[in-house]
Amino acid sequence: MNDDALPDLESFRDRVYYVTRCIPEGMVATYGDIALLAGSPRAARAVGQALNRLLGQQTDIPWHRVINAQGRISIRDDMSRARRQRRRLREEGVQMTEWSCDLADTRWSPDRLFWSETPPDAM
DNA sequence: CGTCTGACGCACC
DNA sequence: GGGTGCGCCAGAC
Repeated sequence: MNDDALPDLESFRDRVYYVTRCIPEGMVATYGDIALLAGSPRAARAVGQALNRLLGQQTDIPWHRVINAQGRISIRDDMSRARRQRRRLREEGVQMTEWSCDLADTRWSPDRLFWSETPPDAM
């Protein structure tokens, strides 16, 4: 922990939600980014699981701003969800092709490291 | 406890 | 560019 202002959230899931809420409008982060910032650098899949729980729920968590490391929307078999995510990103001004955006343009760079233990050295 | 499941990531080919 | 395989780990059971 490197920031005394951070709330003491027990579960990884709650830290994922906290970090995700910090992604500014019009920007995106990868599952790996969120995992790192939430304190488990290699738990990208668990990030997906956490965000998946938000489906069908009324939430202020901008889950649509989290995409995969290729800059693509992760779709399984739920096309309507994928389109919803894409629509929300476009509404925020993210330049999307069919299913991807340019991470170089829109990837969020946090100004603090949250629960990250291994800070990205070149940032 | 053990085992399984993924909105993942990366190293390969 | 695409496709496969494998490691990963939190949470559910």
